[in-house]
Amino acid sequence: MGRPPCCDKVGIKKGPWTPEEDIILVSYIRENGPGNWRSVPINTGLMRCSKSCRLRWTNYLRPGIKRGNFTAHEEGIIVHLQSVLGNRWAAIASYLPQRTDNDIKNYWNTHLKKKLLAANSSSSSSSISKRHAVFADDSTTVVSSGAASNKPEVTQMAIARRYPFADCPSSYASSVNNISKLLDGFMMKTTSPSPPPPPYGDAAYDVKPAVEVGNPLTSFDRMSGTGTGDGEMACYDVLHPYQQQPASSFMEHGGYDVDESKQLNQAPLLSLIEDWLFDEAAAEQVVADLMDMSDSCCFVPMMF
DNA sequence: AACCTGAACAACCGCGGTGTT
DNA sequence: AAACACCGCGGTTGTTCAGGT
Repeated sequence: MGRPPCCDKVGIKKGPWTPEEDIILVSYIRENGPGNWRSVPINTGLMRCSKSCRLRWTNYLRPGIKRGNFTAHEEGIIVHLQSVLGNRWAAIASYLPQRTDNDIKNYWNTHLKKKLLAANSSSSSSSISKRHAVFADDSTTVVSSGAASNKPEVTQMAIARRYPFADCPSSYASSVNNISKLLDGFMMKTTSPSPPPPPYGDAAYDVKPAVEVGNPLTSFDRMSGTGTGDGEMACYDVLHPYQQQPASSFMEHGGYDVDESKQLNQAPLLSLIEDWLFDEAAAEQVVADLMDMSDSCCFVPMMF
């Protein structure tokens, strides 16, 4: 009757992942690909439940994740999509391919919600475009609390303190960065026995907008001020050796398993949303267009 | 210097939908 | 068809650290 249990709850380790565990998990997924999470702790010997393995991979270890420092553009997208979709973080994350739903959710709860409250309390207007102006008031990276964003130099100093590894804004990422050193060359040495996983989470994968699917690492705004030319992703060039492969390599190995026709349909969808985000006058028309696309496209906000 | 408070974020928990037997 | 487990999502909690007192 039914499947066997996914994992024995007894002896399951909890809490932060160690670099060693990350190495084991990344190595296993490199060999076997993501998915079939039930088998991961069994085959790797990790004392983690399958759920924890999936979460660790999806939210932290998988390639293509951009961490820290949300840009004003990203904030604008999140704010607007949240207003449209509600707290459907996975759906929102589908429009920010480099961000995880968990990241967006955390960012919303710790930054944006407060900003919105502050903005709403200081303004009687509830206009979307007005709210948007709060978040997209400049083109630079928005990094911290509303108060801090008013003093970017102070904010940067605070970040420098919190994230001594300049290109890796997470202190934990710093430790994971050490993993990358251990893994240095690991991915490249192999002959790609299995295609690299998609740059997105497994969830709702078939509804991803597939922005710049040929090179997900170039999607949206680059982080500024790293001096690498590739912004923050430089950190992940090391952390996620998948990313060292050119985009063409991804596609040669099966790409991201995104139906080509969906890609063709999804790109204009994102353009519409971007138009909507930054063109108040077009907002109503864009919403109508989105609705029109609902029959032929993947993902459409339905909560109007 | 020690303690307190709040911010930030990683990870866990519980639930619902879906797939498998 | 029913029972059960898997998977993914959203809410919540726990931990760490910086800044203030």
